[in-house]
Amino acid sequence: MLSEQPIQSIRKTIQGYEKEDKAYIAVDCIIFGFDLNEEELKILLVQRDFEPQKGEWSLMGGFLKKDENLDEAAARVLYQLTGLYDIYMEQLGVFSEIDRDPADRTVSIAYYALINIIDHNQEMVDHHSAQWFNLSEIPRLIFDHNKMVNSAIQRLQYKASVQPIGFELLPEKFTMRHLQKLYEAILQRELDKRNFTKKINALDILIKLDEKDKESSKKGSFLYTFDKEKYLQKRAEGFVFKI
Amino acid sequence: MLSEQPIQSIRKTIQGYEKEDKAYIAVDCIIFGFDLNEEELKILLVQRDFEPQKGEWSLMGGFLKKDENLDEAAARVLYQLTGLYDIYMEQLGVFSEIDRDPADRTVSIAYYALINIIDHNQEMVDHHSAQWFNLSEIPRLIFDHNKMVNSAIQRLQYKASVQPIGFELLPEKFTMRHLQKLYEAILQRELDKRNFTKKINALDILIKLDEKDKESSKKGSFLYTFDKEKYLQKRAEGFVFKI
DNA sequence: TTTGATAAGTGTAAAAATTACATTTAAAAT
DNA sequence: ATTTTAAATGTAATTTTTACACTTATCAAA
Repeated sequence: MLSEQPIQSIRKTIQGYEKEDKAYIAVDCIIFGFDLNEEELKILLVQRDFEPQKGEWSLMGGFLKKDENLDEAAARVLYQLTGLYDIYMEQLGVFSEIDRDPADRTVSIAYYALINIIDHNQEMVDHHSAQWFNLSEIPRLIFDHNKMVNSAIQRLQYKASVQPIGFELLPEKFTMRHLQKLYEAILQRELDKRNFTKKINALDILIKLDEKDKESSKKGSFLYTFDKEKYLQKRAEGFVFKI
Repeated sequence: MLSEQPIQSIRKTIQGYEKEDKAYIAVDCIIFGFDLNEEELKILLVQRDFEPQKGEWSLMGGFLKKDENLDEAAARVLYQLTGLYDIYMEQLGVFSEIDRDPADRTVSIAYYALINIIDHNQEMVDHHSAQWFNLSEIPRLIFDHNKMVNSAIQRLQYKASVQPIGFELLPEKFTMRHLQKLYEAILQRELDKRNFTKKINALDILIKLDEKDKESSKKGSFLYTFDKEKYLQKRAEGFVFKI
């Protein structure tokens, strides 16, 4: 059998894959943030300030380097724009149409990130001419970036309903209203307040603090935090998050 | 603003991305088939017959070429092994650890395919020393292929429960039992026969034929086909498949 | 022709989950 | 004291899911 193998099969394994084509590998990030004042879910876009397509909006991106894997590249790209690290990110998928990038054959891997919107470094964001956009007001983006955004929204809707990742978009302490408005923004439908509270309380993964948020009303509303320890414990015992 | 841009940003756009690293891009396929006799879900693996790692099991793979996108590359790789085309395939994700392939920096995109197991070209399969393995008996695979397989099983479990892709694994005509055993194999749990039938009938997307399959019992059991037209019609009207 | 064997086919009741819906309460401002 | 504002809270109806067992059609063997 071995003697029948074409020589390049052996070359492939031992010396590399010289006969194959290479391509550039990019990473593009859909960065989600939740604006607590407007109660709107937003994404952070950068404006190209060089030709061609100067002035057009784009996802923040970068190229995969020799010495990093894709998760690392995505984290690096996010850091470059926001100054944030240790952020929840998830790979969405690969976009590989031949001419998606007119400059050169590049396949791009889309990632989405969930950040607490007030944490980002405003200077770095300004430096990239970046801006937050409501989901309903996303402009036309370069290349196939609108497809990536749509894919990210879909994935977020699914993921947020089966894993407690919504908290990544909120500050450490939040009110029940914040949480509900967040899920309404993600799922793009209104939720019943009493049923929502009931469901969240039944999950039993929040800690109700003694503290109140007095911003929104005279009465004030109690603040909560996500009890990650408890969630992990429960999950280990077979509990599944579901909203 | 333009004048402040570093020169390579302009070069990038106009001439390509010379300063960036390139990599090989591979595609690996998790090929699922459902064995109606054994009532087992299986995947098709190929055996490396060249050094190094000769004799080890692997997913069928190939490299992305200049003139094709990843979906096309995946379809080509599937065709090379099975002789099948126009097959349901879905991208799973990218595997990009730096040293995942010892021969050269290669990122691989995993795809899974669902085929009617009796359709494949046995000669082509034999030619690649390929073999079907039960999900519970997957051997150790090269590189990160075991991770890919696990990821595929998870994705299939999710996808098959929210989209009618199970039929891709069955022949044109199948019995209610076939369908139930298939879902049991995918979901890896037993289902109640009466509840299952009730649920499937409620979906109202199958056509019950006058024909019976007499293989399995004296009485014989009615054959069904998936009514794709009807499903697409219903989906357009807001119906969502759910098992 | 009767009997036995085999898997197919079928319904109902209990439990759980989801939905719809309106009033009272706390606190600040006037 | 009165007004204003959003927070907090429970119940009943509906829908969905689950558990569960006997009859039927057909062939093969006695």
